[in-house]
Amino acid sequence: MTKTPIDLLQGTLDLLILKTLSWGPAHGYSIARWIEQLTGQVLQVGEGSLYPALHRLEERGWVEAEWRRSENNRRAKFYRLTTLGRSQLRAEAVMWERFVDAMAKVLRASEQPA
Amino acid sequence: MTKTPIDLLQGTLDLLILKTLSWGPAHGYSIARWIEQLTGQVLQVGEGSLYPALHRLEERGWVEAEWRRSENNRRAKFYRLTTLGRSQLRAEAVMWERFVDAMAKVLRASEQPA
DNA sequence: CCACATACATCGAATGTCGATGGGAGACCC
DNA sequence: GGGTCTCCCATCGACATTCGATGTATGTGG
Repeated sequence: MTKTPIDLLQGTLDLLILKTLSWGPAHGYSIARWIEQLTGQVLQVGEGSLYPALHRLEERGWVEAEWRRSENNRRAKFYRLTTLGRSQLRAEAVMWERFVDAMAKVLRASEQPA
Repeated sequence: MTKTPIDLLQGTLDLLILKTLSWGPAHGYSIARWIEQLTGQVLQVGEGSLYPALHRLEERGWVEAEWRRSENNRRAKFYRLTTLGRSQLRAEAVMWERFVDAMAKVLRASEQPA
């Protein structure tokens, strides 16, 4: 039994990609596969979201791209985290944690505030 | 020292509102205050987000509205969770948990998948 | 009577995701 | 050598939602 996938929340894809790239350079297709595999298909990355996101990150200087050959000998654009991208990753990870904490405070509250 | 606020992630406002209303009926203004207070101002609910969201929830039958007088004797629209809204709250809470779990799997992974 | 907090509402801009669609190129089989 | 499969890139329009600015009204307290 496979669990049904969940739509991405706007803004979280950048963080996912940056984190994935922190393990080393990768091309778009494999980034999407990794995320899906790691989450047991709970998160799915459509190509219509992936490539715009990649271009966005490149434009902002958080990743750099280079054409190479994939493991399967196909032409692929490999993305690599820049120094700027690394600090962006840290920043976004912190923001995500803070957001999750804040949500938890509301969701776990049993009574309304005074 | 107050921590800087964080922008809401698209789609989470509905859940926050539904949860807040599960404590009992409330008007828009107080919903926003409660969320901000509970999260220590980390989450802030702008009026330009709040009222469209409230109307959205009403249109979908998840909440019902009624004009009353507020604690300060001002006219205010009190919102109340419907039965449908209550199951929607449960559904969205589950989805949120699943999403957070999935994110954590990626963010806490130390190596790339096989 | 004036200032302030409460309380509602709408608008336009900006952003980002999704599904559909299209193409090209290596691998593999017959 | 032809067909098909998977890989890999890309773009488009539709759609939903948040945000900042702006506007109105009405009690309350100084």
